[in-house]
Amino acid sequence: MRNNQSLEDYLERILILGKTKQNVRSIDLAHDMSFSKPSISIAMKKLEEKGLVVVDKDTGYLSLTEEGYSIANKTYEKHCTLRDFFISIGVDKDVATSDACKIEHDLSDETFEKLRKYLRK
Amino acid sequence: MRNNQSLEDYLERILILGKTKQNVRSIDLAHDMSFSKPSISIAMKKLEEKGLVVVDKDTGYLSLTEEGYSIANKTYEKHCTLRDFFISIGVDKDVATSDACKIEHDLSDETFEKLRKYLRK
DNA sequence: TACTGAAGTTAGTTTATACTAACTATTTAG
DNA sequence: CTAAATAGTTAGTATAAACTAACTTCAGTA
Repeated sequence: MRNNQSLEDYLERILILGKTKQNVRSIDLAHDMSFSKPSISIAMKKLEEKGLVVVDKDTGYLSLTEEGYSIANKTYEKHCTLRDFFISIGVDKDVATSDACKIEHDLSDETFEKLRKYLRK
Repeated sequence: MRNNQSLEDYLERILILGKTKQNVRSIDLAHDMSFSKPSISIAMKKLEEKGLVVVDKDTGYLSLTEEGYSIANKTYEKHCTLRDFFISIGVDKDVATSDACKIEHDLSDETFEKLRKYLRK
């Protein structure tokens, strides 16, 4: 399939959950993303290996490293930009959000920046 | 991964190759898509099972069924619409094409139609 | 103290897509 | 007519990303 799409999703969800929850655990991600506990467990290992996430040994709390945050935030910004653009041209809010969720991973930085500038006008 | 993304790609490439070549064979697809012969062979089997492609027994020539054509054409139109939109907001032509290639599979019909209408203005 | 429930891990499975190596079959060239 | 090249298939492998079943660990409570 596609390049690290799912890993970006995990990072993005950690970021978003962190906006409303004090601490984010694997089980919170599992509930939020409707994935099984083992899927999250294995994904967190991969993300730790890549230096994108830290899992606290004692508490199990997840946190993003600087690089992990950077990826999560960029993905989230792409998501918001796409969603807002779709809504602005008349797409239903739920459809716009769902499309943005899928497309955010494939939008290059260049196209993202051009789209952002375009929307400012 | 993602939903039938690769099968859509095969259909689209058969359609596009057919625009410039009289006949399209598996080996042509392999060269065009930079995939191995077995990958194409297996994909064509799947597409035949799904009733989207017909492989001529004698010649090996590939053709799209009505349904296969419909999917290929819709994907191609999404591709062109996205590419043209990206180019119109200042994205480099190659980047626009590459982004469109990836995103075309995830764009819902609703968003596609709204984007098309928007571009007509 | 012993039971229960919650969180997380391990082992093994599944599906989708790709690959290489090696085969067959057909066509073409000398 | 044989030898080589081309097209396609078969068998087996790899990777990514999900799953279930069953385990461990630990905390709280009756």
